[in-house]
Amino acid sequence: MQTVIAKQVELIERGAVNVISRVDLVKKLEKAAETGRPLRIKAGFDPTAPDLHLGHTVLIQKMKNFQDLGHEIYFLIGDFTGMIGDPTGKSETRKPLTVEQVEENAESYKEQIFKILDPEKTKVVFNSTWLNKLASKDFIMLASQLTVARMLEREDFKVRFANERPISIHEFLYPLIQGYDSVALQADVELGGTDQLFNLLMGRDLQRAWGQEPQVVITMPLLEGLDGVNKMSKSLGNYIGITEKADNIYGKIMSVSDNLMYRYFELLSDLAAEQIDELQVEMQAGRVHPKAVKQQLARELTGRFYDAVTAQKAEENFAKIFSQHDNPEEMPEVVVAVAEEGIWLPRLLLEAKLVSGTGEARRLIQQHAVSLNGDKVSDIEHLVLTQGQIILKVGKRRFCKVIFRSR
RNA sequence: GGAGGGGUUCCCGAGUGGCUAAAGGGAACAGACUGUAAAUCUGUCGGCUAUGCCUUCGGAGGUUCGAAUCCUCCCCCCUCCA
Repeated sequence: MQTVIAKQVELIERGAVNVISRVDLVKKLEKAAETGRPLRIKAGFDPTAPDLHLGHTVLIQKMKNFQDLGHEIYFLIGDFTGMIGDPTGKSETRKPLTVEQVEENAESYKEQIFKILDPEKTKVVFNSTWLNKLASKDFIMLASQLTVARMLEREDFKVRFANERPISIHEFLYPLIQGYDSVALQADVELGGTDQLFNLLMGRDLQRAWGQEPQVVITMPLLEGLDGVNKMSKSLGNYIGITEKADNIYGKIMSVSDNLMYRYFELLSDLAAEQIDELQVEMQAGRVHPKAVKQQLARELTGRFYDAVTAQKAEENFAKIFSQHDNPEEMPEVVVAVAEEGIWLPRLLLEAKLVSGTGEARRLIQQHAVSLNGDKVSDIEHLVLTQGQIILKVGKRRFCKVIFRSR
């Protein structure tokens, strides 16, 4: 029995930055094993951004770990807290979403998370369910549990206070409410990014105040985006979305720097730490090519959101396009209706939606980025014969098959 | 309530009457080099069949031969004091 729990703890701690506390975690796991009552695992998500990317999957994979151990996942959509906006220093208050929008986003979330999580063992909940019912006096009760000094322990607040920058009162409410969610859900464990540590700990304080056993807090690292510097986020455009096409996921991973590749292995791959170390050693010794290692990662991750066959296919396409400079097997087809015998190349590129304007088209042609049936064209006045079909290529990755139709 | 700062092209940020489609940086896009690596270097980076024309500097007017730059009104953001 001991060893089973120890194994579970090992799995849960893998990749985590904080586990507060391990003793509590062990206790809860033991109790769950004895009583057969699964633990309630909570993780909160923003109601506005239903586009999940690899950064989110670090957390979702951890949820999956718990799920595999038989526990209950509460996928919390913070439709109430969404109105406040997590303090970031920008102190922006978000517009409240309509019920319809929230529902729509929730559906989109489900579609995405069930690529990883088991729908049978996942409960999607909304914090407005209980927060809308919270009376003013209860709310004040809630606020009375905390002191300003305690709030100012939060790094973000601390810094802003020290620098005499504004802190809005409603920002204090965010951690409070998030903590109260844990009370409402009677969460046993809450998962979040390292930036959420303060909020997660707040849950423990409040649960104690409500006479509950405090939740175990587990934080996961924030994944760096494709630039290798900033955290992965949609607004920075340095992300890999989990609903992207297999070819894109594969390609984006391949374009990541070698340093970042280790990090992705560490945070995203299912490989054990020792296996990753081994890969690194082999690579440094020159026995394995870094590209091969990266391909392995790209295959694994593409396969996670699709399947092994699709991942394999993505790899083949990738090799075809970039290693052999060949055309992919499938490319978008565009039918262009023409009256003349010839069409000005920039115009054609525009019609095929490969460029945003003829100005861009001229530029690209001058930069030797455009090819027609495999032949580079560098004359901006080039006229294309409007017969049959041709393959247009712009840069390395923009392809299109054009079919002419007279009108 | 008082005092002050500011809104510039995707982002940051110069520019305070013509030389400004607007410095510089970032992002992005292309090319070279590669492992589509990363890094680096080079070029492009408002629109237009283009040695020119058109539209941009919060909004609307006005002054001027000429305005992002000056004036008037309006909208929005921020900081400090109370």
